[in-house]
Amino acid sequence: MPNTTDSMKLVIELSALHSSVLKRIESQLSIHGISFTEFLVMHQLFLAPTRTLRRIDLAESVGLSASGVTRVLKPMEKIHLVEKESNPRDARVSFVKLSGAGEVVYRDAFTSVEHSAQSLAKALSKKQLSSFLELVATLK
Amino acid sequence: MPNTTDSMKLVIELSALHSSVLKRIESQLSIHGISFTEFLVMHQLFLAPTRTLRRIDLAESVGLSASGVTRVLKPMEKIHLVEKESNPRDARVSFVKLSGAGEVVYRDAFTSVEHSAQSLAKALSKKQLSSFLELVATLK
DNA sequence: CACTGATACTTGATTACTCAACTAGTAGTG
DNA sequence: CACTACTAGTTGAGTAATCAAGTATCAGTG
Repeated sequence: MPNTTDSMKLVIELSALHSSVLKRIESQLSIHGISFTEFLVMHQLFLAPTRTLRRIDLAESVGLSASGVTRVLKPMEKIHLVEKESNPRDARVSFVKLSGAGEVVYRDAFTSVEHSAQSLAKALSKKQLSSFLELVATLK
Repeated sequence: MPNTTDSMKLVIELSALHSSVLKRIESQLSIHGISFTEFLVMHQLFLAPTRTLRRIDLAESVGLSASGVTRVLKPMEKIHLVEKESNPRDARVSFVKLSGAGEVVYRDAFTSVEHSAQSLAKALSKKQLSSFLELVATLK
C-alpha cells in the first residue's frame, strides 16, 4: 500500500515549489519580454570571462539540450541580445557572446528577478537560507 | 553590477535541481509508460477519498491549468487508467476516478519513483531530509 | 423569473522544449 | 594519409504545456 515517505515527499514538494516559484519569476520577467530560460542564458554568459561561451557549454550550464540552446538563441540573436562568433581553431564550435544591448536587458531583468527572489526568500531567516542552499548543493 | 545574492542562488539552484531530479525520475517512469505528471495525477487520485476528484481540484493539486488537466487525462481515459464521472448535482463538473487498472500501474510506478527518490535522498541524513522538507514547506 | 456574472470544462493556436537523424569538422591509429 | 570514431551544431517531427476564447451550467439579485 503506497505510503508517501519523506524521500517521496522530497520530489513531490520540490516539483510543486519549482512550479510556483517559476510562475512568480516568469510573471516578473514578462515585463522585460524575456523568459526565465533566456534570463539564465544571459546570466551564464554574463558570468563567463569575456561574456562568451561555447553553445554546448551554455546548454550544459542552463540545463538544456544542444538543440534547446539552438532554439532559445535564434530569436535572441535576431534582436541582438547575443552574438554568434566562430572559432578559427575548430570550425565545429561556435561561441555565443552577450552583446552590449543584451547586458542592459540582463541588468534590468536581474533586478526584477532579484526582487522576486527576495520576496520569496524573506520567509526564511539568513541561517535557514544558507542551510537550504547547502542542502540543495548536497542533492545536486 | 549584478552580483549573485543568496536569494538569487535560491531560485537558480532550485531550478537546476528540479531539472536534474525530474530527468532521473522520468527515466525510471518511462519503464511504466507514464510521465511524472501522469504519476502525480494518479498519486493525487489515490490519496483522495474514493480515489476521485473534480478535474479542477486535480489541476490545482498537481499544479496544472484546467486545460492541462483535460489534455493529460484524455489519453489516460483512453487506456482506462482513469474514468470520467459526471456530477448529477452540478452538470458543469465532472469527476475523475482512478480505475482498478490505474491503481495497479500506480503501485508499480510508485515503487520506481520511491526507488529514485531514495537514491536521491540518500545524500542527506534523516535530520537533513526533514529540515529540507520543512524549509520547502516554509517557502510554499 | 429573466439577467448578470461566475464556474467548470474543452478546444484552437502557440510556445518551449525533447529526441533522432543529419552535416560538418576534428583527432587518433594502423 | 586514409579510416574510424567522436564532437558541435542544426533541423524535422513530436510532446507537453500554456493562454484565450468558446460552451454549458449554475447561483444570486432586482
